[in-house]
Amino acid sequence: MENGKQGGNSLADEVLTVVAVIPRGKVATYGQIADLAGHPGASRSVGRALQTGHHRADFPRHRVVNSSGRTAPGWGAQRDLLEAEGVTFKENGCVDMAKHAWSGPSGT
DNA sequence: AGACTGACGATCC
DNA sequence: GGGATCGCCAGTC
Repeated sequence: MENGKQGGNSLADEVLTVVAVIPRGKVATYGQIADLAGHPGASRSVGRALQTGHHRADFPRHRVVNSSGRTAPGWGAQRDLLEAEGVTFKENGCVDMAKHAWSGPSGT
């Protein structure tokens, strides 16, 4: 059951899969990814999974922001990457979640 | 095996 | 609405 999409993957591995399905020009929160990954509440581990688990260079990890729409600290390039995809930022430096909040894999 | 840390979230002021 | 504090989960040392 459970088809062959997964197979005993750890949180980090599923997180990568979830983030990979985020459409361009959209952004998702760590909590949302954690939930989709099957680990609700593990938002903290999600961030670490992306930080330490940077496997692919084409991986859209810059589409992952916190609940405030804030980009990752110490990562100034994230904002530039999102703007390049059409994502707009506010003066306070937060992503316009009101327009770019990802609805999930079912809300494409 | 155990303890600390951390790219967060929610709640309180 | 913004800022600060506590709590939760899993990974890394």
